[in-house]
Amino acid sequence: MPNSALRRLPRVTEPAVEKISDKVAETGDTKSRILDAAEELFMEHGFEATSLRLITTAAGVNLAAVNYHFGSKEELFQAVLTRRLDPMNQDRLQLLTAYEADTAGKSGKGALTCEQIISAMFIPALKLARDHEQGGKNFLRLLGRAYADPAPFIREFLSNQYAEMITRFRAAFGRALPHLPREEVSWRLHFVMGALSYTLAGTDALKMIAQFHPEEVNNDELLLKRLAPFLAAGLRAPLQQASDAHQWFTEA
Amino acid sequence: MPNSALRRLPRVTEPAVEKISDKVAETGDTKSRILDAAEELFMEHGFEATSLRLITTAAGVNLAAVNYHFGSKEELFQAVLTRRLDPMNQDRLQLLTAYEADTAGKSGKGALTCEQIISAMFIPALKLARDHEQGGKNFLRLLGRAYADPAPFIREFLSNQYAEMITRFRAAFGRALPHLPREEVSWRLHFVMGALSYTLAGTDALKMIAQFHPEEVNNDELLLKRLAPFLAAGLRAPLQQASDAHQWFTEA
DNA sequence: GCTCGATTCAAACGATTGTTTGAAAACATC
DNA sequence: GATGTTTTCAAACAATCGTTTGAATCGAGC
Repeated sequence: MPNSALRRLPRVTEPAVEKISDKVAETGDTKSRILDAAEELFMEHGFEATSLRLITTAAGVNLAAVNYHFGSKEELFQAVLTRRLDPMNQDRLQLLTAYEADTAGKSGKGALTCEQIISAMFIPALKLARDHEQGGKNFLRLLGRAYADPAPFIREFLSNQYAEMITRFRAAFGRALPHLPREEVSWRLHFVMGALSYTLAGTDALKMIAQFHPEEVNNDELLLKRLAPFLAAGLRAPLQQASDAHQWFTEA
Repeated sequence: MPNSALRRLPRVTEPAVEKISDKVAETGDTKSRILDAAEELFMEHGFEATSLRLITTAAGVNLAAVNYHFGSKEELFQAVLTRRLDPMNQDRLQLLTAYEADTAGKSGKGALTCEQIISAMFIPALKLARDHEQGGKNFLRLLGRAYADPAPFIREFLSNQYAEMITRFRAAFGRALPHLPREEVSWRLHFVMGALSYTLAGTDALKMIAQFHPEEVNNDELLLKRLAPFLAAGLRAPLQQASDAHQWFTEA
């Protein structure tokens, strides 16, 4: 295990012609190279189907480096997630706080609009989607898939990572939609998070069929700008009364 | 390979006290026992993390039976999906056709409402959710997770399975929302499918936090009845004009 | 120059994976 | 009851997995 603090840079005396793998040469220290390669490969093949040998070869480091720096494959996966997820959720909370302070100062009784709350959720994700330099776009897909992964250690990890954010945003939506029961708000927040992560997961089977313009398929920015109004309208949908329930699924 | 047609029943002369595995004894012929066990275990652990030995032990059959009856692990997975997915999508198309014939006969110019089209998508899923006898509820979760699986053979399979259904429903939504550009309709249909499969996937990390009543967490019927109005409102959301785009994500 | 902790490396570990094999058993047909 | 096909079975296959080991190499501090 590394006591952190100091870490050696990769060997400088590399043979000039050497090509470590087919992938583009990674840069930075060993830990970052592993994280970068793992982020891309986990996104591409999933957790179980990605071997440590594939990751270390792509990163140009020794196989044992993963266990040395991260402890295990599972801990590596968590490190890949937490590197970007933690700052993103911090941004979300910070943005929500800024909005609340802003409207509270102006109109006294501050209740944000659904659009504002959704913006606080989406803008930090957009920042990653626009991050062409780093693997931000890769990460959004990886995150979307991690939600659906059945592995207990992944679900537990995400649950902890999102606990604070969910609580804060549920309260905000509750104030924005005071006519809705608290439980209905929880469900609709759940739908919002679901649609967001699913669409960000990206290369699903359905996109192939759905007749999109080619330049839009992998443009997360346009995607989020289409998704946001859709979800805002869903959040504001009138509450389904028990007496109206027969309107739905009458034949089921 | 089996020439199908006739298949032998499992051995009748079992020792009375024998307990093949910890799981409840499966019933039916070998092929069905494998499908049932695989459906539950794939749902629980995912495709990669589920070994054939785990499946065959739970089903009480020999390890080689999978390769004999299905050819490979991948083909087994496809068989598990197609067993319920094919009838469900057939039901959806049939229901949509029935609705269209009904309204065309009454009002001449027949354009279904969003609620009717969503019902045609949801009712067949509800039928599986209510199928307490068989593994219908398991299957919905398995299906939701299969959408997010990066394995190429899964994505290709689902793409083929859904091609006809997507085409038909996109046309229906297009007639129900004539003011929307065709591409916007495609995206919103994509959002609907995403929210549906994500919420059906079930045991995601977020449910743990979201403060649901315990009796509702695993009730797919209540879930769908809450999701349907949410999505119907989203589908009918006014089109986001380019001049209004600044309203969203101004700070991003 | 030497020591000491941090890091890298090649090699091997034991376990598990999906698949194949060939013989034994159960079946259907005559 | 013999024949031929279908199905089951125990055993082994080669490959790959995550992890561990112990020595080699590096950089910094005295």
